[in-house]
Amino acid sequence: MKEPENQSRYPLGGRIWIDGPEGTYLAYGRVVLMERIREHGSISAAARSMNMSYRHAWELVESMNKQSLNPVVIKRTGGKGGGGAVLTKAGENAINCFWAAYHDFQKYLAKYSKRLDL
Amino acid sequence: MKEPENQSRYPLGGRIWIDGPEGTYLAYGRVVLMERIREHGSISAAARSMNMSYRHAWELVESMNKQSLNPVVIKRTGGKGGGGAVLTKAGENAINCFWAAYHDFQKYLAKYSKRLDL
DNA sequence: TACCGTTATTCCCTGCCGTATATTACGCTC
DNA sequence: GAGCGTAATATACGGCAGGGAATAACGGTA
Repeated sequence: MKEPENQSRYPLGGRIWIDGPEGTYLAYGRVVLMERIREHGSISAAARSMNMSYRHAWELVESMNKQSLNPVVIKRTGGKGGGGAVLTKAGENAINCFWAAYHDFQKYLAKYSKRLDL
Repeated sequence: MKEPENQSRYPLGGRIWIDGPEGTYLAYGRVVLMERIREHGSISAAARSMNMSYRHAWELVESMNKQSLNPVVIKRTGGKGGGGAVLTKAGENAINCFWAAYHDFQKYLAKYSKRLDL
């Protein structure tokens, strides 16, 4: 049995995202951010955990909430512990939806890389 | 017959490229640049035609040539008309190869957009 | 009421990417 | 040899996205 000629010396690379009414709605970093918010319970802790500035993280959450019918993250300001943020059902769904597309896409890339004839 | 629920209010977006030994080898702009070089016969004219700085265009050509077994563009310096650049067979092949992947990917995006359940 | 840590918001600063500009090298034609 | 327009290369400039710092608002808790 012969080895395949093209062992992806020129692999196909790529990235995907989900567009919304005002530009990017979901993308890799945004989804990871939501997971971290779910894990840590606040935007600031989530941002710290992934070496992202709080400002940037806040803007991403704002952008996602604005573009989805139901907010993906509920923000509480003040109160016990100063406040926090929790992921909603809509957020969970968005995460699952994006990862599904993401993994499918990764398989697509790997598959097509083998078909590339350069 | 019912209309499909999801008319891509949240379409899947994305971009692809082909990696080489030193990073990006082929991508949308690079391939268009090669086509313009084939059309105009010089890097500078090609760059002008697509509002790209000559420097940037030159670097892209250099990067592609360095990463491919056979150069995709032959550069002539001096001589009639001051010189010029011509696309090689390898360049033609690279163009065809990328567009094939590109168009397949566009279909993939359109198809998956309909499957997205948000 | 004072405290606390978060959200919310503004301002400044820096690094990076690509552009613009300028200069030199090149080699064919006249 | 002079002229031409390109390739080749270095330097300086500008815009802008993202980061950092600073500050105010918030609302439970002790």
